[in-house]
Amino acid sequence: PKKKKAGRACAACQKAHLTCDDARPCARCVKKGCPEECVDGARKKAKYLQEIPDEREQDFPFDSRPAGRSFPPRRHAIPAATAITTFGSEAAGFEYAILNAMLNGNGSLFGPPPTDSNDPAAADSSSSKRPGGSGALTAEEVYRNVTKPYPYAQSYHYLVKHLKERFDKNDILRIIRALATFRPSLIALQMPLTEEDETFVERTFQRTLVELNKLISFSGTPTVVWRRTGEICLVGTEFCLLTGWKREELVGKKYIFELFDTSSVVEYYESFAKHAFESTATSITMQCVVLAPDGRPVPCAFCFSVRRDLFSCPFLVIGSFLPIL
DNA sequence: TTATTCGGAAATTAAAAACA
DNA sequence: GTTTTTAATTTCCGAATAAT
Repeated sequence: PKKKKAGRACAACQKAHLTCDDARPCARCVKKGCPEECVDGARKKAKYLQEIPDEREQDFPFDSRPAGRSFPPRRHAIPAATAITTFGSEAAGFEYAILNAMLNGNGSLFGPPPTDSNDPAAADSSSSKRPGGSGALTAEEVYRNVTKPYPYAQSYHYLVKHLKERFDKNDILRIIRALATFRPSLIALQMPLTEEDETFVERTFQRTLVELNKLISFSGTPTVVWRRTGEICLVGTEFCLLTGWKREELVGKKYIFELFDTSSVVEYYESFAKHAFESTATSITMQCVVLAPDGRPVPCAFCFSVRRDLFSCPFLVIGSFLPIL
């Protein structure tokens, strides 16, 4: 008689070394009275994702340049800093695990992460509002309503889950590898940002959407706009006509990678990785196969360009699709 | 007394090596 | 290609410790 272990412990159980289960508010979190905070615990990253060469770092107290022992790849995967904080996730999790931990207010954090107002109120901020609750707003509404950063961490978990159930090992590997190439840059850009900064970025983002929305309705090309993490934010009428998707089905509900066939997803991520942070090209063109709601494939020529925020971090992608006849 | 923390055993998973 | 070995990483038991 042996009991089956949970396939994945939640962050709280993991930290407490206690039995968890696969339900997602897990039993223990429910009993404890904070089902909100029950999210998958961070795990270590695969070897090939660990210890990637890091970009330069801002002037952080812990930064010690000469600490590196091997020269070819500059190593410094946020080590010293994390040793002090209670994170436990940082070295692990995906890029945004750091952000995630901050939003979930794990324990006491004092170290390098700049933001931290440890109100208990801040704890549930990430989960209280679902991602994608943004309809079509006006400019003023944007300035008034956007008061907190967008929880990109969740998008990441979604992506990983999606990959696992739809893709085979090799494709996943290629995508992960693509993500890994710009991960360091992302982290470097995000680390010094305060929560205010991120809120500001989100405001800019929403405001940009307002303008793009007008623009898209004028242009006659089928266009879709999504976040760097893939959440679809705007859909042009022409795109709906082309594919048969309805705007309401997509905006805030679907991710762009859910509309592509598998090889298109891989190719998209590989070129996104190449162009998101480096490359001077303003837009890049490729082919892809879009899947209609009924599964019908729609081969398209596909052109996307990446917009960056004030801190030159890519934050939205504009994609235009032209059917290949 | 109950709750929390954590060393480390056992289980699980991934990578490498060995085998047809 | 499949199976075996090996190594790395995870869950969570259970004992020590702290809180009530």
